Order: sequence, then structure tokens, then C-alpha cells
Amino acid sequence: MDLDRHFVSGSIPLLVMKLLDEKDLYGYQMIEELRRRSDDTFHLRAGTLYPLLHSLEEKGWVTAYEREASAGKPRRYYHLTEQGRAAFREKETAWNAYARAVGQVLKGGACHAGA
Amino acid sequence: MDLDRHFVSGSIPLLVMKLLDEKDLYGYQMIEELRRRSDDTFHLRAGTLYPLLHSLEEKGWVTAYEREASAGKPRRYYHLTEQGRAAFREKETAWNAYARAVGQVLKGGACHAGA
DNA sequence: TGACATATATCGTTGATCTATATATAATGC
DNA sequence: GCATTATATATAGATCAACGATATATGTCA
Repeated sequence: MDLDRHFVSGSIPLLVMKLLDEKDLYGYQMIEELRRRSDDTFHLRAGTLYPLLHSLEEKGWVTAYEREASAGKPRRYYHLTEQGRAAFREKETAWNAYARAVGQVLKGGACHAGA
Repeated sequence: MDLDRHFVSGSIPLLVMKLLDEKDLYGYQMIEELRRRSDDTFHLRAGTLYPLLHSLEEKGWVTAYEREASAGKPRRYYHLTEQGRAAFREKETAWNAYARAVGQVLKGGACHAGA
């Protein structure tokens, strides 16, 4: 990724699965889409994405199919399975809990209001 | 850490430095404090914290001094230097940018409002 | 012809975090 | 008295996500 590479860990699958939750995409497209949606904050590397997609496929979270493009190499589209969608929801919830907790500490947790 | 260990990377130094930005603490205390402030979300491990503190010391971001406790082993307190405070502010800004970008993508970035 | 964008893919390295283990002291239980 | 647990610090080895580098093939543009 970029920015500060040390905030990244684990959130890349989350972001990629979010894109696939909306519609099928091919790899290169995900890189561009992620860059666009994050206002140029995320620069996902090909060397990071493709192995990730293969690992998602092994887990049964995505399936892949090839389709010819009007020009250039055929594109490999990825589709999020039902299992993948469930995994995504879980990851999303976990991220929200995590980000909230970090925010809470950074806010100056000295006083933490109960409920 | 815990929760989902794959959201953690890089945020531990941030959280630890946040605690030290308020006052000097010893290691064991940081573990307890972080757990408390995050409502039991963060379970920082001793094997993670102490090597981290040593690396912060090497960078000149913290200094350490020993002080006797009323009982038990003497405690090693850590103090955030001016340099450390500057580094913390930077990390905090980077985290906020990162978390915001993730949130933006998760919100359903199809339409991204300019400005 | 060479450079560049598109598009997918693999390999070796780095490095943050984890688990396991070690030390020492004080309090608690048997 | 002796074992266990909590306090407190510390190191070593393993894991694994992400990185950079590299390889491939095609199409476009100069």
C-alpha cells in the first residue's frame, strides 16, 4: 500500500472484498477503483493483489472466470461467493470495532464514560 | 494484540505513545491501561510491548528510568521525548487519514462527493 | 523500434506481532 | 514450608502480510 504501510495489515482483503460485494471486477480494475475511491490514498500493488485473490479463491470466498476484452489480454474477473459475503460482513464488523477502539484511546481515554 | 490480529500492524506504537503523551508509565501499567481504555478490546502482550519500548528508546523517542515500587520488582518508567511527541503527532495524523480512507471505501465509494 | 499502459503472475525479503520461555519478587493457598 | 498466582521485565524463534523486483504478453503511440 502506501501512506504508512504499517496501518495496512489485514485491511486489504477487507477493501478488495468490499469492491467485489458490489460487482465482479478484474484485478487491474480493483487497483484503479481503490485508488479512485480513496481519493488517491490507497495504491494497491499488483504483487500484493494477485496472491491475495488466489488465497481468497482457495478459501472459497471468490470464484474466477476469464472474459475477452475488446483489446489486450483476456481479463480474469472475480466474483464474491455467498461464503465470501459472509466473511466480508464479519471483517467489516471487526474493522469497525477496531477503528472505534483506536479512536477512543486517541481521543484521550482518561475518562471513559460507561454506557 | 487480539480481536483480529490483522488490523493491528503499526497501531501499537501509536497507542503506546498516546499513553506516554499524557504521563510517564511503566510497561505493565501500559498493558492494563490500554485494556481499560479500549473497553477490553486491546490485549497488548508483554512479548510485544517490551521489544517495542526498546526500539522506541533506540530511536530517541522515549527515555527510561527505574524507580522502586512499595513492593515487588523496581519499575522501569518510560518518558516521551520532544522528538517522540513530534513522531506521535505524525503517526496520529497518518492514522486518521488512513482510517478515514478505509471508512470512505466501506461506506460505498461508488459516488464520491468532491469537496 | 522502443517506450509505455494494460493485465496477470511469482519469488525472495522485510518486519511487526505472536507464542513460548526465562527471570525475580510478593501475596495467597494448602 | 512449598506451590501457585499476580506483578514486572526480558529475549528468542516462528508466522505471515505486504513489499519490491521481476517476468510474461498484448496494444498503442511516437
